[in-house]
Amino acid sequence: MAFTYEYPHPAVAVDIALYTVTGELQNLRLQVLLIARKEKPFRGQWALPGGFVRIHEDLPNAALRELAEDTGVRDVYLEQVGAVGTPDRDTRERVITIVYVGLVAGDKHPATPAGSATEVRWFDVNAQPPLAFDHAELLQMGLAHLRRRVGEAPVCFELLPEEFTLSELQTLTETILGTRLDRRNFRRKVQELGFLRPVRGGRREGKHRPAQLYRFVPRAYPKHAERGVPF
Amino acid sequence: MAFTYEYPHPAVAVDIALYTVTGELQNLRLQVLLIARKEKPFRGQWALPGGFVRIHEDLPNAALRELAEDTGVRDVYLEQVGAVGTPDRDTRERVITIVYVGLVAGDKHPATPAGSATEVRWFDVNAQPPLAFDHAELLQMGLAHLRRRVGEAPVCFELLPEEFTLSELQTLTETILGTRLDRRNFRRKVQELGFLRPVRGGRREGKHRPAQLYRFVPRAYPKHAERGVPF
DNA sequence: TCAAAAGTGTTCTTGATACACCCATGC
DNA sequence: GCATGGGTGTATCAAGAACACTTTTGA
Repeated sequence: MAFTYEYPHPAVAVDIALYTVTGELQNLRLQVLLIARKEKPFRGQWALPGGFVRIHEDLPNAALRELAEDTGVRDVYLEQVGAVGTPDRDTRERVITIVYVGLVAGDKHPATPAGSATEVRWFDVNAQPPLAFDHAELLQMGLAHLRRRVGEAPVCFELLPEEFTLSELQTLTETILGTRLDRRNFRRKVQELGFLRPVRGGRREGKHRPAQLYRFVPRAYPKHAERGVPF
Repeated sequence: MAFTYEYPHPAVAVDIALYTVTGELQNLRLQVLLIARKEKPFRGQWALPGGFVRIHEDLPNAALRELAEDTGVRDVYLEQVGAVGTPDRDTRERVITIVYVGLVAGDKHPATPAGSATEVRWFDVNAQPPLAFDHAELLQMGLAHLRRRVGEAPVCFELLPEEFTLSELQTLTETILGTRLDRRNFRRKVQELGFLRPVRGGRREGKHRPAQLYRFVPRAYPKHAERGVPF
């Protein structure tokens, strides 16, 4: 089957920079989900999951679908970062891509290769392999967007179990931002946001003093109504 | 001539929300440049200037070209706002559009209809006609982007003559933001930004007390290196 | 002398930062 | 009893918001 047009059309793709945080609590690492490409060009190279937008499909849905097809990861919250359309960024034909970014708990969303991927892996953002196309740039755009959002309101709903301690939330945030934060300031700020409710009697037992457990209460506070609560 | 693909391709367009400020100093109005459409669909209706991206053309260039073709306005600074691709937003075929926003002095950039426009006019943002497609939404996106940027650094290089008074800059900024600003706070803030240099001996004569004239000195100050100076 | 816009400082509040000690528990 | 992480309050600073009077000019 073929599709003809009176004038040439670019292809439109979505690419998804999906981030997670993994590792021991004392050694968390920010990682991004990459796929090994099954097809030319750049066959075998690592790239962002993504692919072409279907003709009757909304952009956000295309991003979700492509992510799911390539990696098996579904039901995630994505935000649009922007469009990139440098003419020669793809060697096959003109491809304009819309970049989306997301943040998930890797263990809640196990990744298995499919679609245009022969392999799927989480890579430390500081230790990326060479990437296909201009995906290194796209990834930087995504990371900048993510950090901006998490900096505004350091509440990462996706990444924690239902009940978590403030220290867990803090180290997580620090990992995403790539900076250390003052503990007291962090706790004050995050409590003022009003999204947390302490769990009565809930304490996390550890080798040492137990910590209070909290839950997210994603109420729509005026401050954040504008952009919604990030991730 | 026809162009054939193995799978269907959406069309990709750019739409430009170009704003200006006009009127008497005591009655400035924020306006947006609209065109009357020459072709179906929505023939005769008002719409944002814009059109399809050429196959070997970068997105920013497409935006500049389409703006120039439809309205005659060229050499403006545009920023990307984002991509919109709701499947049925265009009745002809699937069209994904990338929205750009800009801010110019209307009198430096006279607009004359051409290309896909039979007419070009500046409309008050508070008194828009019904718009074709989803352009009312696109326009809102553009306006929000513009206001965010001008709020960060209220320095509108484009809109003023080479020499201008602080009051002029302020009323201009107020018009764009749609709010009133405190005069003393405004003057302090804008002077701290470091982009202004007083003109020695330059005074604007009026019916009343003459005002000091300033010029923009768009030096790259660290605070604004990140996003550049807005407009 | 009056009308109209230009010009100017200080106070207050808020949010961000920096910083140090005691507490509860497991070992 | 000590090592480990949990928990807390205050002082400082910077940025933003609120606010009123004097100055200069033309009419």
